[in-house]
Amino acid sequence: MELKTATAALAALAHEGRLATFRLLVQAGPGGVAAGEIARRLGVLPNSLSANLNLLSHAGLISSRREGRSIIYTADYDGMTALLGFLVQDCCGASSEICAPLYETLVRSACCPPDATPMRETA
Amino acid sequence: MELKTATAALAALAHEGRLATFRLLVQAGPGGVAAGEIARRLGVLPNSLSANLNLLSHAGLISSRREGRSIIYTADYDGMTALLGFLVQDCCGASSEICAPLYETLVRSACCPPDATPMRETA
DNA sequence: TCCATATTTCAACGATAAAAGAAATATTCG
DNA sequence: CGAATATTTCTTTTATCGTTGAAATATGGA
Repeated sequence: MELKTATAALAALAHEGRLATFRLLVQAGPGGVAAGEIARRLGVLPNSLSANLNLLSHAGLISSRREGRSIIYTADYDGMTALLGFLVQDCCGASSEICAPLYETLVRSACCPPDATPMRETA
Repeated sequence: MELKTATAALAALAHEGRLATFRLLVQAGPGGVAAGEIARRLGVLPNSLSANLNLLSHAGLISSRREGRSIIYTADYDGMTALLGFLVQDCCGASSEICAPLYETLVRSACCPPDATPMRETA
């Protein structure tokens, strides 16, 4: 990923409404959420949301598909992964013990550790 | 981390100059880099850089300390970790296999896997 | 075809952020 | 104390972003 691409993705997320939208879609999973449903849940105007969805989409962070009269938006996990990868890319250039806690936090923040272990037992 | 805090951090990074600055500091490690040195390396005016460093600092992404006549800036790995944690926080709400590749990418992007294994052998 | 629903596009206004030059503050050394 | 270096602060100008209302496009069903 290039600097400009990453900047555009970060700019897309650097907005309360868009960040909330993105997280909503991330949590919703592959099933996605219709634009109108997003607008209702977040309490924003449909046209404002549309502009913001368009921005997130151009940044490669979300995708869309039509389903009947509705347009379903989904998080683009590849784009999200690329952005996060770019941010941590050379984090250990100087000393590798610095970013070790980073992984612990990331693993704990979500539900699926790198091993794909469902994280049931603590050991 | 709250939505507003995360938005501020993302806004701080959503700027080519600031993103380049942040990555430079992340790569530089705990030793940090003096403001003047950053300006020289990135080819930006000192006053512009100062404003951007201030923004990154208020966002909790970098820290600073005075050393003689220079002010040394360092990446704030805690702030960085908090932001990334917020972004991946509920990524598997729907189906846990979705964000499994995310960890693989993150581990490969940097140098220190969660196990603190130096990543020499592929197995 | 006609109407209702869902979403997007357009145009305009106000607010916010970025860039640059000049001046000010802090530190070191003679 | 005075000069030089390092960084920040102030001020102005310019450009970009966000919001809103109204109209336009697309789909599904009577």
